[in-house]
Amino acid sequence: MSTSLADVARISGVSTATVSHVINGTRYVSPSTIEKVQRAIASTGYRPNPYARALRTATSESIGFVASDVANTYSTSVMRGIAGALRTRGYTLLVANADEDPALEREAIEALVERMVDGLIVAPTTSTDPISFEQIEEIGVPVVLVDRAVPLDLDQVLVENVDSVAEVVGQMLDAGHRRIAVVGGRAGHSTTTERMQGWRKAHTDRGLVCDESLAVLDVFDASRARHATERLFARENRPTALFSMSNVMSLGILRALSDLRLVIPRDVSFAAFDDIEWIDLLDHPVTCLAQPTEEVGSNAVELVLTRIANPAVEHRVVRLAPSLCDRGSIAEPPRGRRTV
Amino acid sequence: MSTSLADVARISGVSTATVSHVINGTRYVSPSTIEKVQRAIASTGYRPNPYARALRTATSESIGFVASDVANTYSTSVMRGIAGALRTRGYTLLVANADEDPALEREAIEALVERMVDGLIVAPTTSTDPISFEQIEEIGVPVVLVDRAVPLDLDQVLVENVDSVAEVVGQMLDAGHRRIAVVGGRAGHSTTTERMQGWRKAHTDRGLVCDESLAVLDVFDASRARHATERLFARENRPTALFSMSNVMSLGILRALSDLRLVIPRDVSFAAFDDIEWIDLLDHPVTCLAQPTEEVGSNAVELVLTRIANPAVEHRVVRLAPSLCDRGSIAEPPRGRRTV
DNA sequence: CTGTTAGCGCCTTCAT
DNA sequence: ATGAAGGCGCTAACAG
Repeated sequence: MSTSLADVARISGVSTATVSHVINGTRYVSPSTIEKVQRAIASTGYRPNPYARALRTATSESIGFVASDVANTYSTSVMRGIAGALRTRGYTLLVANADEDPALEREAIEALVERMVDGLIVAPTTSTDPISFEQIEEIGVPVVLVDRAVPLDLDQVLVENVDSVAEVVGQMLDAGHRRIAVVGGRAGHSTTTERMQGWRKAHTDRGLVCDESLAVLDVFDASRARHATERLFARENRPTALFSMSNVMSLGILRALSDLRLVIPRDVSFAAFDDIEWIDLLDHPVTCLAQPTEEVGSNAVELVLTRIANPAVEHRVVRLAPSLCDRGSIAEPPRGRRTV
Repeated sequence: MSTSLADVARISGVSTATVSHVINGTRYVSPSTIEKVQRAIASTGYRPNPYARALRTATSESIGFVASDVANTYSTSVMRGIAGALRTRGYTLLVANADEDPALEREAIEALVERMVDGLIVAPTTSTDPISFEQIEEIGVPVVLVDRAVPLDLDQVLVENVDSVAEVVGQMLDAGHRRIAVVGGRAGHSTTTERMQGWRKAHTDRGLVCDESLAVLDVFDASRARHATERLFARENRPTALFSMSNVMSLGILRALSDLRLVIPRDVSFAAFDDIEWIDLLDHPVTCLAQPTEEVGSNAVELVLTRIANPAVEHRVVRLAPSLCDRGSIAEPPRGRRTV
């Protein structure tokens, strides 16, 4: 069927060793034989068999990406960054979808490791057990984590959460808000923890105390976020401002606000983590902290390839800054509207 | 490093053949030896090397997906369907991004074929040369095309375009519209052609003639769609209704309408191909033809696995029906507002 | 019911 | 400056 290296060797009248070396440029070969070999390659349309190579070298020239959810634009945007960075280097991308399920995630990781990916980039699911990453380390496949920090000595590409959130929440406070709710994120996750920290920091920096009951965590899909928001506004002392922990949450929150006929920022100020492509189409768009998602992907590739080349380098944690897209959704709190 | 089948054989005191057969259930082995072998496997944590297997069997238990653009929700949703269907069958998914570039697409296909994917699912880029698919056929890898039809004898998973569009445009006509513009799609593509056909059909079915100048094709990103829409409404005889050929177009069109302060459906009726997750957040949501994207993916898997199992089966073309999500964006045309 | 053995296609050490 | 040959881990005849 397909031509093999041996065929090329026979046709060009040299040994397989020479052909191999010509292909890989791995030792000196005289120009004339190079010529011959290349002609044979061209005429046969020979392409090396990556599996034979993988078997021999225990290297696959591929890296795996485990997406927490391929349907989430965050994952796909990171993936885009990864694919782009990888392409120029001749690496193949294997993708597995964890679908927000830790069990599937583990399966996915194993499947990829089994495939001898030279490295692994993982966007952990919402409730991944750090232990699995320790296991990965033992397996010896370079792993880079994105999005969520784990307290392990691993390469990680993260975004800066504390200060960025503090800045936005600070804007709310400075506008006069004193009841700023936070919606979304799973308790215990670094992103959640850090963004919460930013929320608190904004308060304490101004000598204010924040009402922890305004933080609705452990909400991790749009419809839950919607209900959480509805409940927040059903309370006696309703918030005057809202901060969304992520794009998915924002969708639910916006639905709730729309149902409640609350106009941004007249009735409620709103800002969110993650930028949203269509947000400017709303009558009242939302100020967002846009994550540099594609950069997250390309940085992860950078880290993983560096480690592949030199497994002994110290682990690095890269923090990328989100950028603030001000769309005027933060204003002064409404006056004298304590009740509906 | 890693345990091999030979190790397992030695430990359990049987031959490699037996171990192989135990693993693959490929010939009878006595319960007692099965037992021994499995214990050895368990104790060593042995996992077969997929590349050795691929090399030997010329089969990789993986299928490749070439996405026209991993950033497009259409692609990712199809991919979700593929990943889900594949998972239950133990196949791995290799993904490559063509990024709407035919040259990259070809590279991607070659890279995947080289990796011995057992099958290939391709969502063609906007301007793919059908010839490349003929070449694929020659290579002998089962290929399933999704989204865009090609006039070749290949497995394809498509959606029904003509009648669905005809129905929606028919609604517009029945509401009294006589100048219904169409925006988006590359001329020559089956999706474009078929959707255009639906647009025409709706007219001719009612004995009406359609104004071809109201079809703005060869528009394939949001900003172009936006400009195209602006131009449409700058014309003397502006349209009273608009049909968008896809989700990406819709984004641009909505931006333009918003800029022009045209309210749906008061000033202009609007409907679109592809559903959009956030569309209900708009003050004036849009009636959409939702493609069953995940089903497209799972059907493609079905087809490709069938063909892998039996390469001789006749090629099948599956047409899936989009579902109409009526959101009331079609109304009577405005009266006496011929000029701005 | 189980074992022996020859490769799949490639790289790489050892020779020359 | 180039060859010969072994083996990566696995499967599948073929041979009991």
